[in-house]
Amino acid sequence: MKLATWNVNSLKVRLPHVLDWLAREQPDVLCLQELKLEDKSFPTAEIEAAGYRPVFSGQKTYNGVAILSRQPASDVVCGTPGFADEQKRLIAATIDGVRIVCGYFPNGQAVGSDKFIYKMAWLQALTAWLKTELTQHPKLALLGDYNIAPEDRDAHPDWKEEIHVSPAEREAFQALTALGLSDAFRLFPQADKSFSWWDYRMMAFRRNFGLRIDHILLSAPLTAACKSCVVDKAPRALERPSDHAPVVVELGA
DNA sequence: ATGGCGCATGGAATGCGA
Repeated sequence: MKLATWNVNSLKVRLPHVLDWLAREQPDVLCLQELKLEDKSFPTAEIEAAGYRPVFSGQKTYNGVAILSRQPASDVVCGTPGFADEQKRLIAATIDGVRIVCGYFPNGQAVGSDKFIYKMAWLQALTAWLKTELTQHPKLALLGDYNIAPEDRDAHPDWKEEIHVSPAEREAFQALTALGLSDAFRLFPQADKSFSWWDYRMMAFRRNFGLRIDHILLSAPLTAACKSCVVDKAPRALERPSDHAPVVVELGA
């Protein structure tokens, strides 16, 4: 089973890249973030023509998440239960017996700002909900744009901002792994300075000035089955790319 | 020291992302 996550920064603009990538990579599940479109504008026909079924939770201009899958999705949940949130940042569904949770974690803007406080509250609510969700679904994967670089090696040495690398954010990430989830990327040897996001400005991709902020966390049964985890940098090098690259895991039987 | 690009909205300039 092949699972992937990709912040596409506007599904309308990125649809050709997404369709090309699906055709080439043939994942069983693709989680998308930052759709930036309303549900009525979701490109259902194009996704279905590519052989995938979508479930989605969108909104105008900002946010928006979707799960595309070859097999049907059941028990779909939009938004973190118990956390009132007007921003469409979470969708979960069960596919082939695996609980898939797709999240677009808040950016936080600056440590201590109102948006940062919202980010931390969002993370706390997610963690509390996942704790109960894991009791119901031992096979669970949390995929998405976390907007957190978990360790120093996940940020370029010249990254000067506090946001994405602050102790509070990293503690929140560790609270997720403390639920029994493993960072799939770190189950395997990886090149130094492996990132998943590069700013559009400053020729950041060419200089590899990036952050690793897109992650796939796996519960214990899925961790045991995990065969690989890679960042696919190829789409970032295309014309009019998303600023994020897809992250992909392969699970064995 | 700042902003540097891209997207959306709306039809210019601004908010936001990370």
